Amino acid sequence: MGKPRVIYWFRTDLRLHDSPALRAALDLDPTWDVTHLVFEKDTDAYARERDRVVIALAEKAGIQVVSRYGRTLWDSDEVVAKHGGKPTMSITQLQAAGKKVGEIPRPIPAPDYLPDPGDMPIDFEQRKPETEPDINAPLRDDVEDTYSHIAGPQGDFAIATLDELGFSAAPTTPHRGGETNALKQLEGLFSDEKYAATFQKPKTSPAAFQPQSTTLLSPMLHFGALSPRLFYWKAQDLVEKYGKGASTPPESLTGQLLFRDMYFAAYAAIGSPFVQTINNAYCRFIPWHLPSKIGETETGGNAISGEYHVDSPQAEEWFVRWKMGVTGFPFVDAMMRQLRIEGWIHHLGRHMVACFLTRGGCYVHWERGADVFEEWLIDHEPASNAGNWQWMSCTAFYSQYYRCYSPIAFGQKWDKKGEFIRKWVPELKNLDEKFIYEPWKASKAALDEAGVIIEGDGLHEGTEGTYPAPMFDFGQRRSACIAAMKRAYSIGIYGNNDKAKDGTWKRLFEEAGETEMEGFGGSSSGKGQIDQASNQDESGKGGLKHANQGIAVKEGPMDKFAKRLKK
DNA sequence: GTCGTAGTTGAGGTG
DNA sequence: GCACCTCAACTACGA
Repeated sequence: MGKPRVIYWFRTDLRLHDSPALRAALDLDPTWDVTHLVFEKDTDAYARERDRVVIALAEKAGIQVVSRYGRTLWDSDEVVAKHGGKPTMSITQLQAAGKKVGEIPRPIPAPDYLPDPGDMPIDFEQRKPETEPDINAPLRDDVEDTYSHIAGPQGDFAIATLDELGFSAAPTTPHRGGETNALKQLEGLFSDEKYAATFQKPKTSPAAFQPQSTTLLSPMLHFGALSPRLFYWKAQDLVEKYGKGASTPPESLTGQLLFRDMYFAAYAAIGSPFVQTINNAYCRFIPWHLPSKIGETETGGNAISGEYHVDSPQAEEWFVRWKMGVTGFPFVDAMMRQLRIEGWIHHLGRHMVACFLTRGGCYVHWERGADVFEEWLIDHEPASNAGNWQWMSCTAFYSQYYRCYSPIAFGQKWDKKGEFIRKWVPELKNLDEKFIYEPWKASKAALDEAGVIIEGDGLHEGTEGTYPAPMFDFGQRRSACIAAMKRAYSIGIYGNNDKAKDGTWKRLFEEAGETEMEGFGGSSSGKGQIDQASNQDESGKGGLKHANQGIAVKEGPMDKFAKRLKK
């Protein structure tokens, strides 16, 4: 047997199984004489399908595939196997299953050198991969030409730059990636032993900035700049050294990593339905507004399509105002603006805005919120995103829907003076702290003194200093939502129930006196969501891919603010 | 089947 | 400022 020739496949692109380099490795194009293909295991639904294709190609070419997990503490498939093949739906379940898998391996040191791969000609004829469909096309400013050559545009196998990918640089976020930064951040975190050893997530402030109250390491974990096991063992070794007074899971630093593994294992067990309600046996069916349009998958199942039904123009307006940070509730707006500008907000801030959009305010489908987070979060992880949205909307993982975040009281608990609001909602920066969370309660004199005019919906150009009135009475919406959740819980159907899929759920909710369904047209014909799609498309009220395409959004205070930041 | 208890992160009040 | 209680009441799990 000759010298092994190993290709390490670093998967950074959705179409990589069609890339020239991988084709060369798999002997589909001549020829690198590869003997092994090594890559990191990925349990996300899309990745499994992609890897199945690649593994089949490799086997056909007589190439040995080595695939190892690396993005979680334990191999998620092993966790699922030890949990009876079921998804881990609580942290105690994850801990119990993890214990059965065995101790979390310590990270091994980086290699000192990589063996010389030998001769790898790159002058063979290359087949350029398909570029369609290009889901990033709407976000590009320029053409994407990274496939011009097997060795990349510069001929050096370097990772493509944003410019080469056709994107302009992201000027608004202060957060920077890369392993060097990740390790520096990690070192900084553990240099404050008391902070790291006694960390309790629920006691960290969502309103803190400069610096934030949590570690900011989630994007590093997502992009692979930081090993979760390196993080885990740094934290665990410190906790053991620190002794009495150290925090414990689930609130501690290691607890945060365990939650991450819990969501990964749940996704690994449930598969593609995990990121949606339909077909998801573990996700409650709740008749939220703005439900996803459902399409047929190649395998005959139902999958969300990325588009949604506008069952209620009112809910659509609430959703757009939530997304754009102009709800009229300053703490919600501050959070959503920070998210949009910086791509990161504190975990508890995510809770608050998620509760507000779903079960604690707008009664809009959690999948809409998950779409926005997917678009804007720099640490977006499909498993964690879907899992946390299900948690916060009380459709899975969590069920205490009567515990509802107040957009006023919750922020005040952390930031009495409203410094966080003053930073992100500068229209209100001079408002007295008595009114900073509820500007609509301020007297005319107080508003005048602060230069604030309460006016408009925030989506359209207004006079300088305008800030919208709250888009609804929070107390009323809170009560209506809790009552609706109570009805949905008593009906108790899940995403895999036939009634959820064929639309006959509607009769059940009508009989229970559901009042959050006004937007569904008042028909009692039992038409399903899929049928409604065509009906609504004909009436011109079809779903929208992006919320801000629905209502003409002129330059508002948010955009002016973003521009100011760029200067 | 029944009961007790646990579950990362609510709000508002009291001591 | 913080620890604790009550409000009203969810699911899941194990004894």
